[in-house]
Amino acid sequence: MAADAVSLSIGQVAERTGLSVHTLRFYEQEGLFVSPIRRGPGGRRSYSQDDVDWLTVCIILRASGMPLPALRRYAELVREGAGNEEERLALLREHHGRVTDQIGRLTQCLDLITFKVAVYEDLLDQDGRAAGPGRRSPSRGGDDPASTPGTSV
Amino acid sequence: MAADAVSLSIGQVAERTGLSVHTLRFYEQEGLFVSPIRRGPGGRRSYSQDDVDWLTVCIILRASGMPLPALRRYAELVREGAGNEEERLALLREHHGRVTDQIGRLTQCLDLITFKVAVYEDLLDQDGRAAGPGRRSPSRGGDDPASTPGTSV
DNA sequence: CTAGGAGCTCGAGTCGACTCGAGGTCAACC
DNA sequence: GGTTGACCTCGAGTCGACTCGAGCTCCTAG
Repeated sequence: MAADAVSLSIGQVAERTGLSVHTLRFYEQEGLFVSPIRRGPGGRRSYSQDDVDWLTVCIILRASGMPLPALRRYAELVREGAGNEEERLALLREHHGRVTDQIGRLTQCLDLITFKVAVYEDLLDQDGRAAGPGRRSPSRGGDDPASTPGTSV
Repeated sequence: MAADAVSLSIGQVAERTGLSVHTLRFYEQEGLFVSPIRRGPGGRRSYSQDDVDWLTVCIILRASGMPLPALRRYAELVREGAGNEEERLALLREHHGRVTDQIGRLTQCLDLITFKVAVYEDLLDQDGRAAGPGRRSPSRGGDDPASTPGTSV
């Protein structure tokens, strides 16, 4: 309704997406855009608001680890128009699964890290309390005190 | 208490860590181990249980995105022995922050993906209900129906 | 009229983290 | 005594995703 056919230069798009102009050209050549980027006088790229919106989606998908080939495929499907929604859905669902898994994995890792941080905090806490500034507890074998918790990993 | 000084070959370690023998040698040369790997007859590597435990930690830190240089630094600190616990803690805390951020970011991304999946599910659901197997809704401009939700991102 | 700034193309370079291959040693088995 | 099979070293190759640079075209301002 509003926004009368904005036309942005590559520099402006770079500025508002946070991508570099290099990356924008690179993405174009990788076929990540749904519609070909129009060219203004002198062959300069001229982006529409739709292009920027699409880029925003791309950025989010990339940030969640979707590889460029998948992104390209998704762009292709959208470009082809209606009729392939199942495939788009499948692609998105697969990515959804991956991201969910990744969050799960990271959360598990975080547990270990949190545990180790706690161990070191305790250790330093005791140290600071028992003796002045100095070192202590040679431990058994030069290993780190915050080794794996009893519960497996 | 138990486990009388196990000594594992590189192949065995590869098997139980899931890393390749190539990667194990590579990690060693990158200085990721706390103590130098001992060599058996014929110059063959012989890993202790401690080495494997340490590797397990490394794998988790790597899986959560810690770069090799940071891992090397951590190994160095542990190798140096007691006295640098503050630095180890700082390193772990920093990584903890990164992982937390990453999980946050992924969770946000997941929201968009979930939204898009829902849009396509609805769309296909309606389609299947309204017409038989066939295509519909040319939408405005060849764009995808699941564009960004009203709420920013 | 020239200097600066934004764009353009095309090809090459970088970075992190592996991954592979060639060529060699050694012990065990048939 | 020949053939596996697991191991060794060292250097090179790969992959994904940018990132950079050289050399060029425009346009605008001083």
